[in-house]
Amino acid sequence: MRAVIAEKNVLAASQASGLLKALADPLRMEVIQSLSEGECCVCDLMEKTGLAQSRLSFHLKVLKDSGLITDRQSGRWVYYKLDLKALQLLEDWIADLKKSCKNAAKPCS
Amino acid sequence: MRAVIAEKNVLAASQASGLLKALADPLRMEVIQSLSEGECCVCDLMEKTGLAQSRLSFHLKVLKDSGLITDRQSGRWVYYKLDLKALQLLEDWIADLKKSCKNAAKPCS
DNA sequence: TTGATACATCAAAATAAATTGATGCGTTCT
DNA sequence: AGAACGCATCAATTTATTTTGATGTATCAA
Repeated sequence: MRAVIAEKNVLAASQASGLLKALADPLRMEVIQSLSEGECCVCDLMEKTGLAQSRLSFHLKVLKDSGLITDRQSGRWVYYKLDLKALQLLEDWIADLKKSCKNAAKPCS
Repeated sequence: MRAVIAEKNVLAASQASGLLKALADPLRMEVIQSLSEGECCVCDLMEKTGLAQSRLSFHLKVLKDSGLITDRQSGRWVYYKLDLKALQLLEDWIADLKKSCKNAAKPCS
């Protein structure tokens, strides 16, 4: 029973870790911010963020690999958008962590 | 008005970025996990995590600088504990982001 | 089919973060 | 006072991440 919970936590943690790492970058946060206004093609994102194409592409890949965003191709454009499920997962994970820490204020033995 | 909102978001973002970066590391998550059981001195954390002292100290500093944990000295021991406010802040930030993305599914113009 | 556009990918260089072992500093114990 | 302990900090190295410029690939337009 304990083991199961532990295993679940470990899995969730590694998943959350990926999301956290992807989010924890100023440039990528800007991208996320831009995408929060709606689905975007890369050239729009280039304008919005002012990043060079290859640089932007790199960060989009990081975000995509983490699951935070998804892409779809249409003609020669590629559109990216946020995946709210990922954000939800992250929020849940943090809520869980918070809950498991409720008694973290008790002094050391 | 727009500027104010933007500025507020930027500030919150940089704050959130620090927290995210601090959390987004397996070793530091282990430390957090250990601290979730309650306040700990460094030597306890060394036992729990198996990390060498200097290595652990480094990660504790990162966590402390981010605001996720706080320390207090007592004699020659230093006790660390989680600051739930930081986790709450992070959760709120993600919730806000999520909210601002509710309509992010609309296709690109 | 040629040329341009939109984007991804790659290799090399630059930058940042983590690890290690040593040293320092304050505190307690004797 | 002197020695041992608990921890922080530092410099040097290692490792990981990011940036840059170039090249590649698919799509579309002429």
